[in-house]
Amino acid sequence: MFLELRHLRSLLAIRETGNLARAAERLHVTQSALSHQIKSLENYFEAPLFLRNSKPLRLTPAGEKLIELARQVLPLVEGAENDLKRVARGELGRLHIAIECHACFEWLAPVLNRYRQQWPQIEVDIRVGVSFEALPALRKGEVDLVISSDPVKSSDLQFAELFDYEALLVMPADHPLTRRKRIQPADLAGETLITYPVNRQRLDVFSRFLQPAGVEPAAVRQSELTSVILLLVASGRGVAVLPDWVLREAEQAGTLATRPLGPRGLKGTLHAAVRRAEFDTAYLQDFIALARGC
Amino acid sequence: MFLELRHLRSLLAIRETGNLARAAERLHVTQSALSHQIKSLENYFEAPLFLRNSKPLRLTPAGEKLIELARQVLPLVEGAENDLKRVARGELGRLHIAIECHACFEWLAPVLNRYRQQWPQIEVDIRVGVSFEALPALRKGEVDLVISSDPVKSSDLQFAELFDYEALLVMPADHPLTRRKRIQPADLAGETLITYPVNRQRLDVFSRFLQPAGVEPAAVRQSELTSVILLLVASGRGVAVLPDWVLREAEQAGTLATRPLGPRGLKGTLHAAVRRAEFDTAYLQDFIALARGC
DNA sequence: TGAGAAACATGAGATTTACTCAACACCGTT
DNA sequence: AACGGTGTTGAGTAAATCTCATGTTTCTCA
Repeated sequence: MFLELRHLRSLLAIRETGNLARAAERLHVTQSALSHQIKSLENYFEAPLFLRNSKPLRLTPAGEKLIELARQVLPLVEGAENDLKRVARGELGRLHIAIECHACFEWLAPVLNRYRQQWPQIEVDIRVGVSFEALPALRKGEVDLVISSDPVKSSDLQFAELFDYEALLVMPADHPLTRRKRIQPADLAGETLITYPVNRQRLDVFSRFLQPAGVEPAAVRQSELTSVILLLVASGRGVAVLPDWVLREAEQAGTLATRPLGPRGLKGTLHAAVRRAEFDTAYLQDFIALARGC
Repeated sequence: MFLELRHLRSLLAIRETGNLARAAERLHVTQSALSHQIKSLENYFEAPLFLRNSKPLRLTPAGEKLIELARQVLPLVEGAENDLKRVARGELGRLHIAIECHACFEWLAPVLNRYRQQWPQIEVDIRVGVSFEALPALRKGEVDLVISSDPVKSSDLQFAELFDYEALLVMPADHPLTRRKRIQPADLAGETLITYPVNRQRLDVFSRFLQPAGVEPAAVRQSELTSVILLLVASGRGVAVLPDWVLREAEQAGTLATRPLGPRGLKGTLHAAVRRAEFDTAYLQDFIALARGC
């Protein structure tokens, strides 16, 4: 392993100009440098690469082999270099997003549709975080952006606020609790609560509302899909607690009613986490801007 | 254009071992060297290639692009290097033969058939020299070996003797001239002479036999193919002068007779000319040996 | 055929590049 | 808090690759 791209570039220039002097000029080196270079190659391979007694300079079979290699390899290298420059300028990249909350998918999907139009060269993907820890995955480079509602201090990660949300109780429009302006934990003691199928710790309604008050709902039912949860609620099978962005359209239809939870509402702020080194990248910033504008 | 194969080899080693220290060991350099190398790459491309806070070391999209390049390029390079080593050892090569005399084809064809079995990796080809000068073509690398009957001194070409031959008059077995033991120029004055369609200067029968004696045959007829010439002679359309190797089999059939020309016979020696630098190559020497043994 | 031009080769010295060494910083363990 | 493992950094050194000056070869044209 001695051959370097420099050699291939020289060889190709010599081949194309048909003489050392012109090739040297093109490569911005002296003719002597090229001569030495070729000699060292011939030395290494123990075979002449050019027929010296011929004008224009002609290749031996060994030389032809190297030219062939150069013709295959150099365009690939140039292509890759261009790609890399574009990566550096943020025109090319990967945006694998991890979401930990199922409901986020509801606002993320339309945002990504618009995003894809603006950044067709960015490879976009979503991973719903059930089986893996989002922040470690971000550190390891498995994903490039994490949607999270609790930012943490970290030297290598950076969080950006997206928007505030409020978790609301959703129930049929004719449900008895619609008479209350605000819901108290005890109000849910007699209800069937429909949730996403994840650990209770990760559901605000338990960790921040029911558990502090020591209240347990009459029953808990689970469903993966937001639309199914809404359907179950609408048909009177139970109540659910969902973020407001999910409910805006559903409420307008008139079949469902929503109420805030607790005296000040169950509020939070969504954040996007990215690796600090990449924070300023154009295509990441643009995703964040789009997510905020929603 | 800054990237070198060295970088790709390093990157691949790092990727495969998952850490700088082990990669350095594999490449027989210090870990520090690798660190510097990567840093200079990241500097050049203005983009990080690795995520530092991860074990095993993980690539950024930019790094992935380079690894992809390495995976494409390095095998090609290695393949070419192997080929070149084989070219140097003479296991791989090209043998384009130029022949100036049509009749040479008769002995060359069977020689090449055997040769191809011994050297399947050598690309063999024959060019009958009508429209080009054989020795300049050899110097320029258009052909690799020239069959010639008159060796010349040259600093860059080397001639090797193959075998002696004698040009003989060939005629029908019942031709009046068969009564002569040897043929004199004047004997051909009344005959139709059948030759290959080339300049008279290049036909021994003219340049070395008839012209010195100032004799012109009654008629001259031309044919490309040795077998056609023999057919014409056998059917009494004329006589021909051909090298002995062509006539050995034909004579045995009994329909043709041959006689030497002039007091000492029209003799010569065939030579193989190659570029001096390649003279010692195994596959060329073996061709010469095969040609002699014929 | 021989003088001159053009083109490649060569050797020595300079420059640049890449490497090693040694000290340091960081992280995760124990 | 100390330690092992790992990557980073800066300075100094070694090696490679260049340039410059000159030599050699080849080709051209009178």
